[in-house]
Amino acid sequence: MAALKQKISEKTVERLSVYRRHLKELQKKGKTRVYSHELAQIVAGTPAQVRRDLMQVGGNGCSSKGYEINLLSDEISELLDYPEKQNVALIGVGNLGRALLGFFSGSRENFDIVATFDNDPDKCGRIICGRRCYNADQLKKIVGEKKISTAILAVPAEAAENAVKDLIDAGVKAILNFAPKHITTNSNVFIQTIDMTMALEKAIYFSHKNTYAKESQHERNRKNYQSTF
Amino acid sequence: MAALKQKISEKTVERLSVYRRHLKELQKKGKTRVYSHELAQIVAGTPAQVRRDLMQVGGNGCSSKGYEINLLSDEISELLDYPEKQNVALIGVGNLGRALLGFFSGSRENFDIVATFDNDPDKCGRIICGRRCYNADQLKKIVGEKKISTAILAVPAEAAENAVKDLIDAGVKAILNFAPKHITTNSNVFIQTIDMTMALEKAIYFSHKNTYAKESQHERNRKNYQSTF
DNA sequence: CTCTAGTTGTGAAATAATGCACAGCGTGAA
DNA sequence: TTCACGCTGTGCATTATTTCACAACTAGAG
Ligand SMILES: NC(=O)c1ccc[n+]([C@@H]2O[C@H](COP(=O)([O-])OP(=O)(O)OC[C@H]3O[C@@H](n4cnc5c(N)ncnc54)[C@H](O)[C@@H]3O)[C@@H](O)[C@H]2O)c1
Ligand SMILES: NC(=O)c1ccc[n+]([C@@H]2O[C@H](COP(=O)([O-])OP(=O)(O)OC[C@H]3O[C@@H](n4cnc5c(N)ncnc54)[C@H](O)[C@@H]3O)[C@@H](O)[C@H]2O)c1
Repeated sequence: MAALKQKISEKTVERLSVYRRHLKELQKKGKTRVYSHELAQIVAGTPAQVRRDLMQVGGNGCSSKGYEINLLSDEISELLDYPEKQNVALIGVGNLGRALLGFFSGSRENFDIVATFDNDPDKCGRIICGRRCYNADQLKKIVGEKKISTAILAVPAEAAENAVKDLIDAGVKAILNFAPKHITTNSNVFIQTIDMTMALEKAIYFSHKNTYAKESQHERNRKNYQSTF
Repeated sequence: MAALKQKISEKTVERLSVYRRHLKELQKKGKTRVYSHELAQIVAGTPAQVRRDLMQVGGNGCSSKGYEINLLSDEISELLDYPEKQNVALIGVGNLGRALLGFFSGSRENFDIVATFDNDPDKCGRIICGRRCYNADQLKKIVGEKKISTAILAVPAEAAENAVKDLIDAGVKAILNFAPKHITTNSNVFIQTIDMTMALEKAIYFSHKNTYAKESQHERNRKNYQSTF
């Protein structure tokens, strides 16, 4: 068995999340075992990379039979999740916020959006997608009461910086930021920015320059252009 | 002057997009010059990295005065953009699709969402956010007619794979995929997946393990945890 | 039982990305 | 004019990440 408490790289965490989602789909289909090369296709990686990732969660592939799906899924969950379901807040219940709320409100096993916040008086106090919308000035109070560890930030770019300050001040430990603004902090709160404008500009850029196809001599036929993010 | 037609790395393209957006904000504020260390803060990188990125666009910094904002912004645009505004399609006008449509419909200089597609009869034929919604079976026709190079994919995960096939078949050259499904192709169409579930799970993971703070001996005080994506 | 085919786990090599550190230059002060 | 300062451009070191390649193992066929 591999070393248990190694530091797991960000990239690996990303892929583990993707593996797990796919494993659950395979479970539904009734499959019980899976090979590294099958998982590799999903993240457009190599079998070796998959095996490396899976080693970090306790590597128990079986030669010739591959990995047992149920076990593997559970092991990934043990690593990624926490014993208690995590409470998440949504800040900014605008167009994107509402879409996210609907999306993440599906039955998730490991987290739950338990509160939303906005500073628009029309929204505060209402119940949106089954979640109470609080006024933004209640942030610290509610985050403390509900033990919220993570926040999804979907406020306008101008408001983002202050919102982050408030969130950190309120005790949140990670922020998933959708505002097109890359925010810095010197606390050790984890900030993950999803910059869709950047992503689209990048896609447009590579739509032409498919010189991007560096596809060197060794004809890697399984890896097709794609990136996880 | 640096070599012009080098292959520019994906990461660099991402950062260039972010730099440019920030440069435009600075322009509005009336600033005319900027230093690498100022830009570095924005992407939570180092000044050296910024300079390296900027060299690829023709490196025009002036000792002691930094970079001229107008010039730099134009140079990045010349590199990232194309002479003609690019036409983009949106596939799937659901909750997320509509939010994206509103968001990207703002006056963008370098691209424009010119058509949307859905297979829900209630939506087809209507005008949504000022854009005509076509039936999905019109895809190939419209993509050809309107010279659409890039597509934003916001259909349910089950439909994503086929939609990608159709898009590639229709001649699209890049896809920004929001379905939580990592899609593979052996064409050299660029597929960029934005996997929000993964991003949130990752954020939740690092909300606790702030052992993530590997912050080794050399006390990097300016770099704060953050990632571009 | 033996052999073959196919898979895992992993050291080591290769590649990619980042950061350091300094030469060289422009600017402003004296 | 001269000098000190601070910034750029960049070779090189460092670190992170991916890939190769192979020994060890398992199952199944004969
Ligand atoms: N809509 C999209 O598809 C999309 C895509 C990419 C990025 N974004 C970004 O996501 C963010 C939200 O986008 P949107 O389209 O939902 O905008 P929106 O204007 O529809 O919603 C913003 C919401 O935030 C609320 N708000 C403003 N300041 C606040 C504060 N200080 N505290 C709490 N709430 C506050 C507003 O009342 C509003 O309800 C923006 O930063 C936008 O740039 C949106
Ligand atoms: N809503 C979110 O915030 C969110 C967040 C992350 C990811 N996603 C993903 O984005 C996608 C869209 O999410 P949503 O919330 O907008 O879902 P939605 O159900 O509201 O919208 C999906 C739309 O796609 C249309 N559609 C279905 N099949 C189609 C096809 N073959 N061709 C064209 N159109 C088709 C449907 O008619 C519907 O209008 C999903 O894959 C979802 O997992 C959504």
